[in-house]
Amino acid sequence: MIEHSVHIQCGECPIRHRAVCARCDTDELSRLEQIKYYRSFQAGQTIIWSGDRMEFVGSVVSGIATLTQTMEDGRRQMVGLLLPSDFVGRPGRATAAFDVTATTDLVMCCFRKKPFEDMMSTTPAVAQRLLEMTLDELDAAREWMLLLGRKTAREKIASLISIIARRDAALHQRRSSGVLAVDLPLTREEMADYLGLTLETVSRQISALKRDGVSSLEGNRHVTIPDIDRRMEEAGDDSDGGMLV
Amino acid sequence: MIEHSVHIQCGECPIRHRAVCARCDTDELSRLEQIKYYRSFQAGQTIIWSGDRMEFVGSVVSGIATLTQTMEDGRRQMVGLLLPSDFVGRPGRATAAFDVTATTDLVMCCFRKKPFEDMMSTTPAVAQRLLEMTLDELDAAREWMLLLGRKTAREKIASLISIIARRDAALHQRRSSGVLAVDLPLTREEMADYLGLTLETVSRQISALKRDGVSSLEGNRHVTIPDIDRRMEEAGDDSDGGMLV
DNA sequence: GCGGTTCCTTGATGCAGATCAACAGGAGAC
DNA sequence: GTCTCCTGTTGATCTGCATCAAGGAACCGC
Repeated sequence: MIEHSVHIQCGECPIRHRAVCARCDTDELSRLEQIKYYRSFQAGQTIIWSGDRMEFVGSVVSGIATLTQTMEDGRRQMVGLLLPSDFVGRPGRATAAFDVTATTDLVMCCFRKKPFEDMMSTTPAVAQRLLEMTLDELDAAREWMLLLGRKTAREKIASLISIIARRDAALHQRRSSGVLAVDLPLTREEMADYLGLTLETVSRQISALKRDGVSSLEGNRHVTIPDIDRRMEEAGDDSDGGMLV
Repeated sequence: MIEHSVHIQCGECPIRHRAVCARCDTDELSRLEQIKYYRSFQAGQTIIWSGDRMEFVGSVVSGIATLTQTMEDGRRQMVGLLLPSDFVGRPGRATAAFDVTATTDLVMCCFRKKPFEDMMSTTPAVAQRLLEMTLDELDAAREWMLLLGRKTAREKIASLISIIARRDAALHQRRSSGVLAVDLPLTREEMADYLGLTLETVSRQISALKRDGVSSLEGNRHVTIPDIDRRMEEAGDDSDGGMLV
């Protein structure tokens, strides 16, 4: 039961207004409708291996995927966290540069590479939106570089919670109000791969934040932060936390 | 003497075939020719401050610039190294997200933002090339994230030398042949900002590579590596060093 | 010549986070 | 019920890099 079929009308699609199709009019959308297909993946399943030939590109519809690099000796670094509406794959390149893995059950809206590239060259709306999304990702990657290069373990954890909360809020269009609640969609090990730490250090720092009263934990994954502004300082984040809606 | 005028015909431009104009035909090129202007910057001069209103975008014609982030307490991380043909600025965004600084004397080919955006929407060749360049930069940023998150100080230095050598070779269209010679265009402190280290550690690791016979130094900046394959291992780089020409 | 500045190197010491190791809680199989 | 697997926590110890500190080399203006 590795894959099963679903089909959503584009008009009803939850990521209609955030994905690569966001700028399409109804006419363009129906052209995409004709070439799209859905694929489902189980939690833990690898979607694409680094070096593989890429036959398709697509958008995450629901669930979470990660982009990771692995060195020969096994050291791993996450280099992308793909939430619903994020784009997977790279037009104009034949092979994948990174591993793509589903960390939860996942549904993707896929296009075979060639038809999508044709679509891109004839439909400015798609190419424009993809450029915009890629520039956003590049900005995010650069923020992430500051985190990896210069932040302390505690700041890294605080930043991660902040990033997930922000993306979550953007996705669900809801505003935060003083108190913040986040479900961490990653294991301690995945967080460690994200942050350039070991899983032990992640665990210790989460415990430390709880002990210091900055956050509280229900179960292992659900975090609530009583005082957001305080946590923004912990993150060493000068941005005002403005939700990029 | 902060700025002085130069003007190069696009047809004679050294970055004609690598910059954002690479895909333009002669007709499109003459349209760009009409809206472009040159600006020169001195070594050390800041081109754009993070948060500033961006009035222009452009390409580095000659010299080197860096993109950096600074935290309130002064910790700095370089997040971009801009060599000739690299693009500065972001269409569709009003303010700069990072500091841009000239580390050598620099010449840029600039366009006011609005005319360039108009050009983008009417000239697919420009938008396409910019997408391609942005995707390349994103890939580079992700490699850099592996470096920052997981590599040792020694591996970081070796990777940096490798990256500069590769970009240099791509720029000058020459192939390496067993022995490699690189001029590091950065101070120890800039390298430290690039690599997420302190300048002392950079200095020590460069000395260590020399002591171990992996590389030799003439002056402070010129490095030669007798055995390239050996150094590729030091970098922990599984890529075969293929020059992306 | 001399003093100042910038860039770099090297040494001594300290500490944040890695590593090694043990164990606890929960879920599923049977 | 027990056994096993998976995820997470916590403790003890080690180490790579940061920090603090001093001094050398090259270059400038005068």
